[in-house]
Amino acid sequence: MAEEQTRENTDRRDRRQNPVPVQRHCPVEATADLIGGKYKSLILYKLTGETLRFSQLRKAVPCATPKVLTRQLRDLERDGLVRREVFPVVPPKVEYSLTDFGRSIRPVLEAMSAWGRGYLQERRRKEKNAEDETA
Amino acid sequence: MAEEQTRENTDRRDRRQNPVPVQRHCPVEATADLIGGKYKSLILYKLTGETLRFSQLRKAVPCATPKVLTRQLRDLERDGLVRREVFPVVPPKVEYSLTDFGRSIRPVLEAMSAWGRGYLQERRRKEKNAEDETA
DNA sequence: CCGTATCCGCCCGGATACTG
DNA sequence: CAGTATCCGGGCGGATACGG
Repeated sequence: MAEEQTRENTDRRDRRQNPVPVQRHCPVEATADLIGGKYKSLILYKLTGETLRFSQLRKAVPCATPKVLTRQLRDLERDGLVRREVFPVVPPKVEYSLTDFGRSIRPVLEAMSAWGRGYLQERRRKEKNAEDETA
Repeated sequence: MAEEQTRENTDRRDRRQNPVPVQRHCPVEATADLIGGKYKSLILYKLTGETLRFSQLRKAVPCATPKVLTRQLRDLERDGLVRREVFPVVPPKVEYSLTDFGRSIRPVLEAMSAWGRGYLQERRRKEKNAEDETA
C-alpha cells in the first residue's frame, strides 16, 4: 500500500482539475518541479559525493530550520532523489544520501553552481559601480 | 533613482534580519533564487534562440495566467536575464528576448531539459509497472 | 494586444517549543 | 540526535474582470 501512496503523490503539487492537459510536463518544468524548492538544489549539491547526517545537513544548510529541512528532505525522498537511512542506535542516527537517480542530476547542479558564480560576480560588480557613482 | 531601486531590490526575496550572514549566497542557491519561480526556467527556455511577443509567450506557457506570466517576466527583467522592448505602435507590441546574461544560463536549462526527459521516462516506467502489478 | 486590478486560497517557509 | 507540534505571516500563483 505504500507503493500506491507513492504513485498517488508522484505529482506532488496537487494541481486539481488542471485546465491544460496538453503537455502538462515538459522536461524543464518537470525538473523545476522537483528541485524548485528553496533549498532542494542546495541539499542535493551538498549531498553530492558524501552521505550526511541530519545535523550535518543543518550545518550545511544553516538557513533552513529543522522543519523546513525535514520537509524538503521528505520531498526529495518521495521523489526518489534522496535515500534516508535510519540506524536504530542511541543516540539516534539518520543518514541521507543520494540515490542513483539523485546522483544523475549532478550535471544540473554543476551547471547551476557554475552559472551562479558568474551571476554573483556580475552582481558584485554592479553593486560596486553603483557605490562608486554614489560616492 | 531607478538605479537605486534596482540596487535595493537586488535581493528580491526580502529576508530581513537574516540570522546567518555567513555565505548568504552560495552559487547554487543564487541560481535557484533567480530561476526558481514556477515558470521562469520554462520561459527562459522558450526564449532561447528567439524573441517572443507576450501573446506568443502565453501560448508557449499556457498554464500561466497573464498576471503570473507578467510577474515572472518582470522578475526576470529586473534580474537582468530578459529584455523587454515596447514598440509604440497600434496595436501595442512588446517583445521579450534574452539578454547576453540570460543567454549565458542556457547550459543550466539544457541540463534541466536533458535530465527532465530521463525523469519523465523513469516516471512513466514506474507507473506502467504499478499498473501491471495491479492488473 | 498587452497587460493591470482585485480577490483569494494555499502552501511554503519562519519561530519557538517540545518529545522519543 | 533527529526530528514533531503549533502557530503564524507572506508571497506566489490562480480566477475573473477590466483598462490603455
